[in-house]
Amino acid sequence: MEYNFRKIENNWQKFWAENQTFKVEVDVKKPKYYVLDMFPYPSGAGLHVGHPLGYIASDIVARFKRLKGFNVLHPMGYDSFGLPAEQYAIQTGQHPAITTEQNIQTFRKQLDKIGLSYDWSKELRTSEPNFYHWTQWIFMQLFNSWYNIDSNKAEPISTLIQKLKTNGTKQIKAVCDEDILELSAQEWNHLSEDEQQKEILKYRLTYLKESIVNWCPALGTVLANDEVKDGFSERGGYPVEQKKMMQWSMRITAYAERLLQGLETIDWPEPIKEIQRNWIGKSEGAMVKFPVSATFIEVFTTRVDTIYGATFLVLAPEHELVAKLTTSEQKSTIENYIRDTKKKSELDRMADVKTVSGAFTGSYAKHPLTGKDVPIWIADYVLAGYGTGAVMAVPSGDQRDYLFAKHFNLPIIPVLDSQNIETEADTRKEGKYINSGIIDGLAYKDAVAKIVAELEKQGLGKAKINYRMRDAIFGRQRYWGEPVPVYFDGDIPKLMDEKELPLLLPEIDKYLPTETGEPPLARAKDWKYERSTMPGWAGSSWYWYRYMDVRNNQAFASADKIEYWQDVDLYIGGAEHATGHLLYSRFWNKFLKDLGYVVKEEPFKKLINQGMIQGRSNFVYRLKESNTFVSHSQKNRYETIPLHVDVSLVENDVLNIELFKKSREEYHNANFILEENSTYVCGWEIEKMSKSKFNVVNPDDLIERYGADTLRMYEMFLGPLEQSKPWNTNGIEGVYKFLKKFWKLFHDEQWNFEVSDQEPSKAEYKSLHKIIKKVEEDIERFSFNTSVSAFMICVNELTELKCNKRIILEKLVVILSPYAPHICEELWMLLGNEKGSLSYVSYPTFLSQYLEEDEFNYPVSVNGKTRTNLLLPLTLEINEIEETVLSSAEIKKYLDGKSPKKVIVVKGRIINVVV
RNA sequence: GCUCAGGUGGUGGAACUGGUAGACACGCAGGACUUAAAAUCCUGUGACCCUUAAAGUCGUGCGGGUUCGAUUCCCGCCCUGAGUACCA
Repeated sequence: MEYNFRKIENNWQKFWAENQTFKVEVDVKKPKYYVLDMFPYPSGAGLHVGHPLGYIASDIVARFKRLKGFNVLHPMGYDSFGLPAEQYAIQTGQHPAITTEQNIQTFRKQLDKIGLSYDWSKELRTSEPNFYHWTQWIFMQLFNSWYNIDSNKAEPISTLIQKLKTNGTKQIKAVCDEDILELSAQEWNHLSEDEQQKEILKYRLTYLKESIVNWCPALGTVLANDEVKDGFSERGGYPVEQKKMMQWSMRITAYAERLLQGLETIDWPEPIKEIQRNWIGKSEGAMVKFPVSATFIEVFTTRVDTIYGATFLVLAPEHELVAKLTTSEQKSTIENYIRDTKKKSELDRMADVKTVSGAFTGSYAKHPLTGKDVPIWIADYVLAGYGTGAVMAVPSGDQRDYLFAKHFNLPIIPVLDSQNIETEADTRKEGKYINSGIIDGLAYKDAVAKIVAELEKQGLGKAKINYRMRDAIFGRQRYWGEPVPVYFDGDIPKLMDEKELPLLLPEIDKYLPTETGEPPLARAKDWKYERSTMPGWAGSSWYWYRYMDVRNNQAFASADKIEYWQDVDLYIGGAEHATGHLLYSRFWNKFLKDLGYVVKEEPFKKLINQGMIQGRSNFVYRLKESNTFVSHSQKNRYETIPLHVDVSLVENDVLNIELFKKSREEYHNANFILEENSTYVCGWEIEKMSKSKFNVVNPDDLIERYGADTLRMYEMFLGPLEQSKPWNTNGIEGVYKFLKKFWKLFHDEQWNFEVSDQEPSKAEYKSLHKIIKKVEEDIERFSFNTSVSAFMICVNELTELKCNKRIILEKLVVILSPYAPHICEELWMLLGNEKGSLSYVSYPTFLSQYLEEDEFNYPVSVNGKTRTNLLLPLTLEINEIEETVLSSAEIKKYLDGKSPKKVIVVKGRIINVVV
């Protein structure tokens, strides 16, 4: 049989599905390996050629690890709650569950054609009750926990209540709201039940609080910080405004330090770690209190050493003390300024960084160390949301303060003898302090310590670590999400009974918010629970555990399964989840670890971000006001208009003129100005893949034409996995030819399968062992593209040798099978092996003897380093050298001051000298 | 502005710890087979010099440095992409 990929691939895909070849169970005799893809949101558009990139890579690793004797968990599911299905429901009235189900069907069909080795018995969907049952359950655990700073972990809320009862708040160190009451045990015990509950709410890891949120009126919901980009919603691009609302939040800030430290222990791409570090935004500094009349203005600073240079204070316009501090003379100035600031949108404010603006309140604070009067200003460069919303301005040491001082003519005091502040602030920490009271003459480190000690002594400040990260908002005013398992007793939120989970999403008649602006759940009949639902990231923050034990009704996964599978060894997905999913998942994982439900501190040991696949659009050039099209190289001679042309009408940038004419009525009678070789060459450009640009390449079409094995190998061949690159189908023929060649090598003229039982020659063994070694090394470092090249070289070599030895094919099929599983299974069967056994044979080890005889592998020592295949430019007489190993001393000796030329050293011998 | 990633033929990309740069593939040119096409196979293909061959010269964004030797290491600059942005 000729290489009939259609027949081969259909048969094997059917076989794998019917026999559940890739179903996996706990097997303590084997080491485990967990390969996971970020599960997709099933959108209606279906897959384009960029989506399977990561799936193919993870599938290669999964298949490879199976061959290496690992028990491999490689599942797939759907993140099926989300906005698009709900927007569609609002427009059409179709229930989101139906839309979602249809989309999943399409998705699955497309995935199946690629021949991925998923264990589909473990498929999950976040929108299914038996899944969100456990999302709700985890929510309850968070609600029932508090973060104890002393033990540095989350603990059940009962331990907090015990402490309150016996000692009051005195010995409690918790990450909690700022407005907790300081109570003795006696005072606590005298509080009413409601008052106690209100107080406890301030400690819970998921809590209800009035807070400033990102409100998106167009979507009718609040958004998390990572869902807002430049003041607009990430999905849809609608404007977002700040609004005060009662909202569910997750106390992720309790884990800030652990989330930061954990990054050091995991094998993730450096850019992702960097994004998370920035997002967490740790800065070490000090809190300083500036007394003003009866109260204090508290500021956070990272440069407490420059405190003697603080010549004024600046508050954010929204700061709560502004009204109180404004004197009657300054009242109108301040009010005008606040009004102007409010008018400016987020975007204006960001664009307008250069303009210095601000207003004087008329009040003065006392400098905590000198006691001098310090004027208090307000300005919009100070943000209400960071630190305390107030800064001590040190114009000599901070550029923004410097500009502000220059603009409003405020004093600038240098604090270090090395400072140069002629034209700008000097932020360096070198030199000795001047004009600085108790730290005059000291250097940076000592100065910081001394200032902090002094401030602490006076009760006017202390060292403090500040994080930029905020608690995560956990409510959405939407329908298509997990219901929050909470009801209200008066205004006290209470958990429903765990035994009654899951709390099912109720049916409603319309998916819009109510006329009074209530969330859609307010439309549900007899709904006595919380009306907002959980955000999109709830289900995805723990789903990898559910795959371990997807049908468990007693727990999110059983303890022994978690004990066996532990964590994800390899996680592949896009970099766009850096501050969302990947951070929340780490947070929930740490929480579950604290409560003893899971065993690992970090959920994803190794992470790989596959690059984005961009589109490659093709263009034709139409002569102005005519129906004539000019080929690419000729277009500059004429006045032309570039038009997008469907990439399916173009091959290797050459337009198929016949198809083009047929593609549209208006092109029927088109004329063409061609290249010299009578072809029409199209122009091209890299753009986002989209329907309107006619550049979407569908994997189904490619599979139909070349087969899944070719698609798989070609996607890998395209370039390094992590690199973003434009899709270009031009090279796919090369991979297709490779597979045909491979097939042909082991078939005779009449396409009968034919192998020789002779012992392979040395050259044949060498070829084989080179590829075994190469592929193994490449997969370990995720360099799939070079492996594909190596396969091509191998088959070229074997073709040259006319090698159709059984022994070679047996090994080759195993090595190639992770990349091109269908063709390999077929050949494996033709070799007389049991059908389907290929997935579980063991990976061949390469025999080093055949490689060591490689002429290029003889080591030569130069400059103390061992080299192979040396090329040394030296002036030498051939007969002067007989050594097989050259030392640097010998080289120097032979050099003898003469100008160097080339000597080629192979096998440790000088084989060629260029004088 | 800051941080990170990257810059190699006509194209995608190789070169793993410094050791014959351009593997492999596409494209292109020429050839074989064929009535023809497809398919397949063979040869050539960084640039310059040159009638040809041999040889030579230049070549990994630009300028310098270390080294016997640099795409790789160091310093400075330019460009592209990503992230982030008044974070005190």
